[in-house]
Amino acid sequence: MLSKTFQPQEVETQLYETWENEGRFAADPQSGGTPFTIMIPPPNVTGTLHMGHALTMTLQDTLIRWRRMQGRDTLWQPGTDHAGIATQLVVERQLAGENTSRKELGREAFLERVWKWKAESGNGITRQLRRLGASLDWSRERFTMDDGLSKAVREVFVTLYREKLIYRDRRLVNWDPHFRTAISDLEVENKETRGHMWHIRYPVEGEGNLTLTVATTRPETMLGDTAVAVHPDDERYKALVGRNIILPLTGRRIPIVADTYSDPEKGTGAVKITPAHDFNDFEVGKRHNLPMLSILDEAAAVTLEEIADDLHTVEGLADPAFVRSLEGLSREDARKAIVAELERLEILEKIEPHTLQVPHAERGGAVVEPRLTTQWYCDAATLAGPAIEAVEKGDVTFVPKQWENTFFAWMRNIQPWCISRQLWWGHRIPAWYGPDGTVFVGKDENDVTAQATAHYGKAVDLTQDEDVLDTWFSSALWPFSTLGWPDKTPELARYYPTDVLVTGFDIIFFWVARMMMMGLHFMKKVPFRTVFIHGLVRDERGQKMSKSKGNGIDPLDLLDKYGADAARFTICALTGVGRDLKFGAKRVEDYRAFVTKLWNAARFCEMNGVKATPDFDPSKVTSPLGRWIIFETSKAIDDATQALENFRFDEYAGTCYRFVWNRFCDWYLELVKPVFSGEDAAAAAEMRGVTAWVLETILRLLQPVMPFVTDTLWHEFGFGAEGTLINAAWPKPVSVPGAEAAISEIDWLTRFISEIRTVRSEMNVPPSRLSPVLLKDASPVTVERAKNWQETIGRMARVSEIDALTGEVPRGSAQTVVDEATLVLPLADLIDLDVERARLTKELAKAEGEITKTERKLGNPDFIARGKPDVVEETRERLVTQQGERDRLQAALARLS
RNA sequence: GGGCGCAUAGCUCAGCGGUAGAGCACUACCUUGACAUGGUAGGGGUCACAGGUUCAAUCCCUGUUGCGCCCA
Repeated sequence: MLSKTFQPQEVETQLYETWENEGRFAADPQSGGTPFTIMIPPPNVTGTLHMGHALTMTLQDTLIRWRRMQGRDTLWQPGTDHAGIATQLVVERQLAGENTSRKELGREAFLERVWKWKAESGNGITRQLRRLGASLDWSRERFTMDDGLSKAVREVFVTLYREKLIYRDRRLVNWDPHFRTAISDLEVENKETRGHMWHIRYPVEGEGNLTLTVATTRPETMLGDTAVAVHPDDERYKALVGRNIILPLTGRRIPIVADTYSDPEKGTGAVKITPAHDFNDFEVGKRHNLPMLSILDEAAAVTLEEIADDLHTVEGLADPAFVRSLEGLSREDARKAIVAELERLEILEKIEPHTLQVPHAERGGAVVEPRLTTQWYCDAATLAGPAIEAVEKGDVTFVPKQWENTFFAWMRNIQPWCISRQLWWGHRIPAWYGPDGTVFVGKDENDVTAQATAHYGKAVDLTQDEDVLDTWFSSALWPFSTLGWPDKTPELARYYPTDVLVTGFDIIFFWVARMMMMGLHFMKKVPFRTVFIHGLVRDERGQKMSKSKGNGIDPLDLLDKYGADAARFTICALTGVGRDLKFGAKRVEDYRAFVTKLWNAARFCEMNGVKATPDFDPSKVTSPLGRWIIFETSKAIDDATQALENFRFDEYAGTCYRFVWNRFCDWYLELVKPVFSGEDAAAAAEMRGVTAWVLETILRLLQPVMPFVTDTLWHEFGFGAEGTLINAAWPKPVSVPGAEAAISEIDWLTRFISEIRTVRSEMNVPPSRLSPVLLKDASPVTVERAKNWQETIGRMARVSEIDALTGEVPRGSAQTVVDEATLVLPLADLIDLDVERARLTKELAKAEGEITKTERKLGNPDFIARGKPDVVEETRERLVTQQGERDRLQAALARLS
């Protein structure tokens, strides 16, 4: 017997273990099924499950479970990425707690510590994914720092280096002064910040008091100025081009150059150029061969190393002692000191409030400092070409399609990808340097030693590059590195290209685009055919969930409180196309009611002797009720299947919800009750078979989204052993002979019952009071149907008896219209004639309103002439129906007075 | 500044050229033998605004306004 309520916590853990232990998540390369593959977006190994994970993983699991039931050989590839900075940070914090540090430990010992941490606490998220019910093939779990994946990284690096698609370059890079590493431009977040615009007078050399006023938001960078730029067409400054400025503070002589970068409309039209600390200035500097002087070190503190030799004393303008006092100051302190000094020198013309975009590191939030360093770059523009083409040709499709534009816009303007990071945790760059700095790139030390020996003609000492690769570099290889590449494995042949990639739009650039570049370059095939982009999870008010706002929901709390099925179903129900999800615990609570409803419906079935009926054939059913529900079930199967094919998770959930609640529970189970409790054993037996078949189908339909409660019911009813629903076949619609007549009959019945209920409710007839129903002007078919369903109608509409009306309508009756018939409820003592008159008048007015609209339409000759014939015909029929109803309501009203 | 998206019932959202829908919330009634995490019935919308196309526009086009996001 099923318990009174479903207790998720009593079944979830154990059922999940059963699935996993029995290998039900495992792909089977030997099987005959067509593969269906999804690569998990590998979560950070440091991560914990958040709502974003819950969303994306639920959708992926729903797809995988559905395709698995369709007989596909499904591979949902699990794993985590090593999360360079994040992981290093976690372990460094531990070390700080032990009063030691990464530097103190040394590289090797530090890495041992990281691996130890990973082994002990790095699997949090994979445990949490199990709680969610995610049917990942854990036997194939991978980690981006595994030997295999590391081998793939080296292979890719070496190959791209040989193809000149990876190279070293000295240029400006986004530098995180907190973590003291380069980061990619994607990891930089520009934040609008209120700051100031300082206007500083720069004296022109040899022109007495003539000055050029430059405006800057970062006065401290003037230490590194190497030019002042004006627009070549700017009449004000034409004569000054080629002359020099004596730079305040340092007294350095710098040229005035003409460059279109300077905007005559902006500020004074003269702009200071600091090539080593600004991306635009860097370009100007390259065009004019300007020196590039770095004045901030790796911690973004002032360093004078590159300008110390060029400090001059200029009366009232420059004092080397002041500049030297800046050494080691932070950007912020240096700014304060410099502004004060400029003020003292009276060359600060004015300070205006100014809003500007300040680059911040996405992780950690430090203000990013553009810095001139040598880094490894990947030629993304070249790799992007085939990826762009693949989307243009339709080899890869985005769902929803508009994301393709976002993809194109970024890919067509892609910048070189800085792939080196000044960290220890990650894939160490397979490059070694000879004594003279010559670079040797190879898969291992033997490889580069041979290269170096050949190069130098003798054995030399080599030093490996200290840096590691961007974590995304290894993630980009995920779709093939996890399948064994560069080895030619059967898995690689079978599961690549994968089928669907599911992720949020924020990851398109970081990951999707890069997987496409690497996949196409190394596998010559796209890594996936469809990219499904879902929205972001927001809170109930539509705010982005964030730790700082404290408005986040912990998915584990939801799972604890409402069960995985309710949480998963809620996620599906809220996942429309291209829309964010406004998510709150209340929504999950609401949808938990659906789980309960299913549970209770199943309990009812169980109580009425419904159980697995293996030899049941739905196409042999003869009763109208049976045929009708089989037809409705088939429709639900069609709709659910189509919804999933189109990634319409909301429609899939909605179809199941409506079918189970509004068809199966509200009508079918109510209509079948008299059969179960009736005398006709044969009829009851048939309906038990029908009910079992429908329930079984419901469980199959819902398995992908609610795997726990469905399997629990599945084995309880004997449809299969515990844990086997996951492998049951996805249902197929059944064609029902005689369905049309059955549908028409049940449709009539539901309208008949609803009409009586409405009248009774509006006339305030107490439920305890049964009423006879007399049929006026009813066709023989209607009378027969009413007689056939008398017991059901009696039960559901509180009707005592049904008869054709003979003679006059009794005084004090309530009346309503169903098709050709007028239903008369003689309840003389209960009917308030005024209320009934008001009610009928309102109904009549409504009917007349409809008629007016329809008549207006049909009165338009253009509509008759140019409208679609079937629409015109349908409208004509509608008018007839509406007029009939109006006539009958009028007659009913007339009988009252 | 460039691009994208959204605007439909109190709230969250479907719909999409041809009779405006759901869930929640609300109101009334109902502890009837699966279910009060429930049942039955009901109220509630000039589909943001202004033009245009069309026999017909919530739906297509243009513009406006408001909100959100991405890029610079």
